[in-house]
Amino acid sequence: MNKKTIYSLIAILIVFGIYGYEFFLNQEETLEIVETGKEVKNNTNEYFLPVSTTNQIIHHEGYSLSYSELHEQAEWVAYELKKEHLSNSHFERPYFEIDKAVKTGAAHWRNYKNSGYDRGHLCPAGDRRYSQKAHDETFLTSNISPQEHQFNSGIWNKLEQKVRYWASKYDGVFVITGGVLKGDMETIGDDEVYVPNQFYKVLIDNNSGKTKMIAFLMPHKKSDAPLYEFVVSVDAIEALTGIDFFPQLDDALETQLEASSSYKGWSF
DNA sequence: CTGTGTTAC
DNA sequence: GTAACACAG
Repeated sequence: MNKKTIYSLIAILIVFGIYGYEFFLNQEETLEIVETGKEVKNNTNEYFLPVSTTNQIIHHEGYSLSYSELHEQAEWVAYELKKEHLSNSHFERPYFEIDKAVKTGAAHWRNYKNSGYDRGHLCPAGDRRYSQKAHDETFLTSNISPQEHQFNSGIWNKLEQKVRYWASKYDGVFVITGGVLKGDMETIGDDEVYVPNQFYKVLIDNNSGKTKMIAFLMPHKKSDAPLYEFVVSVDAIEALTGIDFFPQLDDALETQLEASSSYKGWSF
């Protein structure tokens, strides 16, 4: 064996050693989240992860998600929007990238090209403007869902802005959002990305006194109706999606809060 | 804010 | 693939 061959072998060993170590770390991290359902991260106070029905939770710095390989998108994306996250910084929109953390392979953005649908953010770029990294991290294809432009830039955008308003007013909120991946759906692109017929958003305010929740269910179409007309109970979203939200809460409190479809306490 | 499409290298 | 620019709700 000459020197060049030996160096090559060493390089290969190092690369695979690092890869294997990171894989090991990721396994541990995933297990911990699945078991506890709640993780305390150094950049958030409370992390209310729902249960993953697809058994694939991905954890990014700015948000977490549960990926559905069948539908080629997240069944939910969850993140805390702190008051101090709100910022007026402007970053240029980067290109969407495939989320390499999705082991089964996330969709390519080409599926959306010329599909007639927007690449609709689930964790909005506007909610992660506190750093370039957090902002750019939202441009992963695991964080988007096909949305009609009139819906995305209209009523859905209005709801996202209301969430930022509440984050400011109530000293932060925790947000869980996604498309309802049930029933007959159209698909787009070679990867067959499903087009949800409804989108939901579930919020919890655990910071400004008495814990409160609110949930929205919106048909995937343009609307000029006021936001409060889309309020439903968390139970209704659970029944529709099969996702269990807030398993971390005390059972009695969870039952009480999730049954309510009242938006008392949330100012519009 | 939320996005798309076209053109050129 | 990336970058610059025009455009729309």
